[in-house]
Amino acid sequence: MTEKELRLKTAEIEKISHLDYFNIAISVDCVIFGYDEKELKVLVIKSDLEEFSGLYSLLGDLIRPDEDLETASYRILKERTGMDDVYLEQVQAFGSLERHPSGRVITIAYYSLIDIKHHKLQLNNNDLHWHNVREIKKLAFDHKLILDSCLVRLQEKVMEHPVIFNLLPEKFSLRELQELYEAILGVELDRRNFRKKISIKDWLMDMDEMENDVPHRPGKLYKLKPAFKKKAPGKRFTVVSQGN
Amino acid sequence: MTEKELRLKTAEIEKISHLDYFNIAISVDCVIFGYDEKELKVLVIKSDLEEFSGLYSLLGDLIRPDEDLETASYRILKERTGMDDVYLEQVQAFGSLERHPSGRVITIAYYSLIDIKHHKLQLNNNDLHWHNVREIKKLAFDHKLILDSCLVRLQEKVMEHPVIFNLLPEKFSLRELQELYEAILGVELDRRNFRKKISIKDWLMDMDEMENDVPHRPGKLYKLKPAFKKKAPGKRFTVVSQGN
DNA sequence: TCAAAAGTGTTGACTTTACACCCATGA
DNA sequence: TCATGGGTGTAAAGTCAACACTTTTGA
Repeated sequence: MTEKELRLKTAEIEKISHLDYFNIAISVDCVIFGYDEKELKVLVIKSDLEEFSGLYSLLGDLIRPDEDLETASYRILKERTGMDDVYLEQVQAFGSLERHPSGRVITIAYYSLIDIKHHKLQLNNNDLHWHNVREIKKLAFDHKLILDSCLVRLQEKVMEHPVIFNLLPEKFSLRELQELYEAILGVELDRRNFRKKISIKDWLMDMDEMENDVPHRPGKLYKLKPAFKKKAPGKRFTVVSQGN
Repeated sequence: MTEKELRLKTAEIEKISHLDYFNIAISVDCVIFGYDEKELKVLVIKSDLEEFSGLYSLLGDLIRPDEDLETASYRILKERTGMDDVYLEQVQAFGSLERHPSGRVITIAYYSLIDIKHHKLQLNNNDLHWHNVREIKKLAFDHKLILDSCLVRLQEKVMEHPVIFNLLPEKFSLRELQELYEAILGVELDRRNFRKKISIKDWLMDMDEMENDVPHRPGKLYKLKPAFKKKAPGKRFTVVSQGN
């Protein structure tokens, strides 16, 4: 056995440690999107399963019996990025029989949007990497499928809802915002039409500041109006009981 | 104890029988939509839990370790309605800690669309009922929330994708189709604009037949072009492995 | 002959797209 | 002075919403 093989758990070993206790295990997987150098990125980690040796996977974990779905997702985000005030949205569950080599694991996919430059962000694991979403051809498990589903959901969301700002620093120029839309949607946008469309939405506040350090005429800086900022995780809407 | 109370399981009894075996149980719940008498209906059943005595719930069941999510949903549909070629779409997972009084149960919600008049449809359980969706104020568990989420998803889907036809008999008039859209969307539509919009989509085939038995001028009958009919369940897209 | 719905086009309002020039800044 | 992007308006095309009359059938 090589050193590398010794470090890897095999699915068989994982199976022994889990399968006696769970008929079906349930996990969450987080597609953590970031944006840097005009490209949409996703945070992935080297798979620790021998079956997927050399592949990356999304960040996920089994759900604990005493935490709800969002709590589990926030826990993973906090553990992996150090951040706890991130945008998070559930996409869907994936549960095909063969998706996990260790046994039956149903997973619930979330995507989250974080500012890759945020001072709180710290990746304390060397196996974590930001990968360009467009360059990812293969991931461990069914994670490529999950990534694709989350990207589609993000694309559907982005023109109608002010979520994209979670990927940017607090202050940004209209050029940066447009480039982000282009990276997510995978299309080029007309600058004048884009600015018109954004101004109609009335999401932005002019900060009366200009860009620095750009090698050209600086643009105005804007921020998202506070009314559109996401709620903090602890204050999120959770349903305990029903009735009208 | 009254006779009714004797018939009911308590959540406590259910808990004893399940909780030792599952850390977290996982189920699917099906929002089965139908359409009759110009109203959107949903199939519900009397709750057999004492905690929800007198309330109705959606149709659901625990997922078996050897079936995937869609298979479980189809099984429920088949058991409850006798039909096995229905339209089915996953909406999302619901997993709050308190949603089930017997313990921790995460559920994955699906909606399905079936022709309430289809000859194969048979409700072999007297506690099953079609209820008018708009009149439902309260259901057992978090099922009202699930119902509302599924209805919203259906509304989003319906103008862009030819799914609504699963709620109608094979042949239908444009008036019936319009009334169905109105029932789902909860709005009134202009007849001329509606017909224009539908004809642009090019979903329909003129059957060269007319309505019978209407107390007014009969309209033409149409059917959905075969190209737009959903695939049979067994042939559905299932992902086993990724990468390309 | 009445009631009910079938069938059918046009106009104005609005939205979307395509497109070009001068300006401010840093190198 | 050059390169780079900032900032701005208009016209044409397309989409959407509002709206009314004649026809066909069954009762």
